[in-house]
Amino acid sequence: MSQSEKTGGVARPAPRAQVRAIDPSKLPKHFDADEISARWDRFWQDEGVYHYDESRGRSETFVVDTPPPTASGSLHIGHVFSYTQADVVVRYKRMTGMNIFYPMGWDDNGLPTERRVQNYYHIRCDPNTPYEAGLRFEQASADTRKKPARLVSRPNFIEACFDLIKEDEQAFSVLWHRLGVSVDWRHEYQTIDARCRRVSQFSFLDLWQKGHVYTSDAPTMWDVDFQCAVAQAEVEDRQVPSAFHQLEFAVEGEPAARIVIATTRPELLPACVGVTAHPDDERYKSFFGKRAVSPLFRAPVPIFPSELADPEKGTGILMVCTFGDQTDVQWWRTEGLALRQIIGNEGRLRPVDFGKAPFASLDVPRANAAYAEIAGKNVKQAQARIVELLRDPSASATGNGAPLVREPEPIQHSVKFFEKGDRPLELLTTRQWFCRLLDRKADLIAKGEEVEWHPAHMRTRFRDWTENLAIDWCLSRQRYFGVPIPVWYPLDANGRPDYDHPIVAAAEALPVDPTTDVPKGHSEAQRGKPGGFVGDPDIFDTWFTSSLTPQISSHWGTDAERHARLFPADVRPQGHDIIRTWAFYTIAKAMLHEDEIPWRHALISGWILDPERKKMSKSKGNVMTPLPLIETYTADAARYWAASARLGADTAFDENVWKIGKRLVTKLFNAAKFVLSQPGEIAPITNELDRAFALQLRNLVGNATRNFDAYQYAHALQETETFFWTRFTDTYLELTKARARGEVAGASAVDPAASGSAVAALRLGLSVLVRLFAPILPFITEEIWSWAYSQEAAELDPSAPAAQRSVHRAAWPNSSDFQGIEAPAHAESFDVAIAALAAINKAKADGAVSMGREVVALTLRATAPTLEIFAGVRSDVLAAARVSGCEVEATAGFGAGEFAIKAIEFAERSIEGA
RNA sequence: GGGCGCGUAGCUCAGUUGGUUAGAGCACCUCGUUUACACCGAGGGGGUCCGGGGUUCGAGUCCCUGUGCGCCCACCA
Repeated sequence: MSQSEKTGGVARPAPRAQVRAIDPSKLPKHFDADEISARWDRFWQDEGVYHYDESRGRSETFVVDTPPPTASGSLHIGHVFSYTQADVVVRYKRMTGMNIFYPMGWDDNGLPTERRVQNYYHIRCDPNTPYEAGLRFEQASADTRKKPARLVSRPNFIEACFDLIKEDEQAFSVLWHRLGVSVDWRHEYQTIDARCRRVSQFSFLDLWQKGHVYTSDAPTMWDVDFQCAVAQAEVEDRQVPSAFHQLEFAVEGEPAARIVIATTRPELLPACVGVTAHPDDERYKSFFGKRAVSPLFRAPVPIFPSELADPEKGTGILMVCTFGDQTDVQWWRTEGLALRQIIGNEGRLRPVDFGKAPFASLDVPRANAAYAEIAGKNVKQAQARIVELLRDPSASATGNGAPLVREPEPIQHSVKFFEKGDRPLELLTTRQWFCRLLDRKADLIAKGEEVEWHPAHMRTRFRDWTENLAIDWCLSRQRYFGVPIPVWYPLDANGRPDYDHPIVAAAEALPVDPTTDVPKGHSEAQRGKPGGFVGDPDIFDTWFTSSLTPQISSHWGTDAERHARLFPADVRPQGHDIIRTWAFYTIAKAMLHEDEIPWRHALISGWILDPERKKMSKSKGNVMTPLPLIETYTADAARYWAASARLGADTAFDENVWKIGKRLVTKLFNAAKFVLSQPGEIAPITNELDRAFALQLRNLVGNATRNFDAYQYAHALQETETFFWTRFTDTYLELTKARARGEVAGASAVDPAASGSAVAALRLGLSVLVRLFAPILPFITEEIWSWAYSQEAAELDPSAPAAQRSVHRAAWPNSSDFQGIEAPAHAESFDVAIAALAAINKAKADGAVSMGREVVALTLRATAPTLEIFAGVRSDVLAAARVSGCEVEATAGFGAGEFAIKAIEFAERSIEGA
């Protein structure tokens, strides 16, 4: 019994392999891979070979949580890599009899689409521009791009997004068909479509009812270019040049005292709200409780002790600004410091008045004059200007000369960036929606432990990320193309929104757009009016929706029966770079909603690196597009390449592997042509060599099945490939060729039993190997299957749908393939035959004669037990080696199955062996 | 600073729980065209398994240590 039969797969009888011979002259000499793949893709789609069957139960269903690609990205060789790896696993499961649910989604909501649309059409969204019905755009020309981008309304912008993603999704779809990704196209969705918007908003409602989401006006990481909040998961560190600036502060009431503070952000000096040092630091101990006075702005701020201050860093004392980094936020909170926000949403210094709270100065006119020098500038410009000002002795708070006490000292340090951004993130206080996660870290980790990760060490990444989570999930984004947050806020008598009592949309009303839809019990006339309401203008983080892909497919919230059937899913294939986002949020959502895990297995694929082992990226210009390679090497070869890499292994791109894949495809074509064109009639597999071959084939099936069950498809492929070349085409085919045709030396008539046994074993071998290769090489295997084997299915059950004729719906090789074949007398018979043939071949190579040269006299040496086994396969070996006269000599001193040539004589020429 | 992974032939990679003389493909060299296949076949050369130490009858495999590379995270006055 095979592994899959034991582990839940549905064992089905194997084809009988009693297929009739085909006429090879009807097949092309070389095959046309493009024609084959187009033809079979059509067949698979027309016949619904990959359709999910709703009538079958959960236990025999295998549910895939397909990654929806970002359609606005470009086609990348990495797509071929990871989607093929998942497809290989799925195709295997399908052949074990599982009912496959394999949907296809497109992740088109979000920033990448907006950016692409902006660039492609050279437009910008401006919510103040009026909507123009019927407005369509064309790809911007180089000339157009030189002019400022056209401003369009939000609805027009969204229409443009829909237009472009349609084109992009088409391009991906073409590649998927070309690659033979066996998704069920009837289950297609876009993360921006109405149904996904509904699921996404329903998720928010559920989280709101369960108390997991809240809104808060708090310091949040903010991208000044996108003018949008970002979550911790979207942040990355980058090394950038910076400089330490040492600034001298005065201490109030202590004219002799001075404090020198090192900062990399002197432009935040006007936002300084405190000064701190380590409580044990003797240099500053005496100042705690007093007030420091900043240079230039003469702002008095409290000096307080903090364990978080490191005496070794900089000068050991630092200024707290609102906000330079997360620690500033912490100090601001614990010390109850003032909020002096000087950076505006667009990254420029806002106008402020040092005469008014929360700002303060001992010399208001001077402070305002200094600030006027930097107001309106961006962070970089402001820094340059403020450094100049700090070189002026009159700016000093102590009267000791220039506050910049020495030249800035250049350093490299890492700064937080939005992963898609170009300028460092700022911490700005803005109102955002959050999802509580910090209080559930332990539960999240426990859920991560329930998931089986492949490879297992990827679990560590999930755990590490979860353990180190520092802030709740910021859900809201100040963008346009995404799922709207389904809430309104009541307006008080003064027209101010009451954020503490949001009006959340009703479930039956979803999806809603609160900027155009009206909450229950209100009218459009009340929008924006005192006593009325206002819609939340924000949209969700794109991960808020894509973290629901299992629930999107299961129709959670609208179809409880289907949801029960499809959730949780069985597998989630994805890349390791998005464990902290996609995998993490998906696990979080499943837990918060239903205390479930979203899927049992996470299949983590690696990355394609360029030949120098560098990550492929657009900016490096080393990205490869897949279609030209597929055209050169065939889609099966592309899949061979992808399936040669283990899960999780980052792999250097090597075109050579594609070449080998193509060679394998060609060899399969030729071997199949040969095997199926043998004219002999089938007979029971009784010959010793054939039985020994069948035994090895059976072992191969067991190993391949075990490997596939463990998601080790690369091992299965490698072993199957090795067997195919070294046990089938190079050896078994050669050894049985003559007997299959009835060309046995010394026999005047064909022995139908001997010939039929060989023909049957050849057909069985091909049938099994084609099915073992089918998950990886779907096109060539389907082609071969169609020549003979598929007709058998049709004959067995003429009423069966055509889809049943596909190799991809055929039974995965199992014990029933080998039913009725007796074990060989010696398990080693096949190996002994190969060894004997190899020994004779070597003698021919040494003698520099062709493999076809007849051997008129041969003396073989081996141990007596080896020779006994040899006797059972002797006639096949001699026929394959074209030996007409053979003697054997039992000799001690050889290993089991080892042969030596004592003497060999070729026709018309001879040499003497040792 | 913490964590994870990797280091095996010129190249890309296998090598299960320790067990014959460490493998494959490509590349290289020699030979061979008889119809399944030149998108071929046969044969051959090539390795200090990153270094050091240890456990063991026995280590590519296990332990310790060093080193190089990649990635993730943290720090970031």
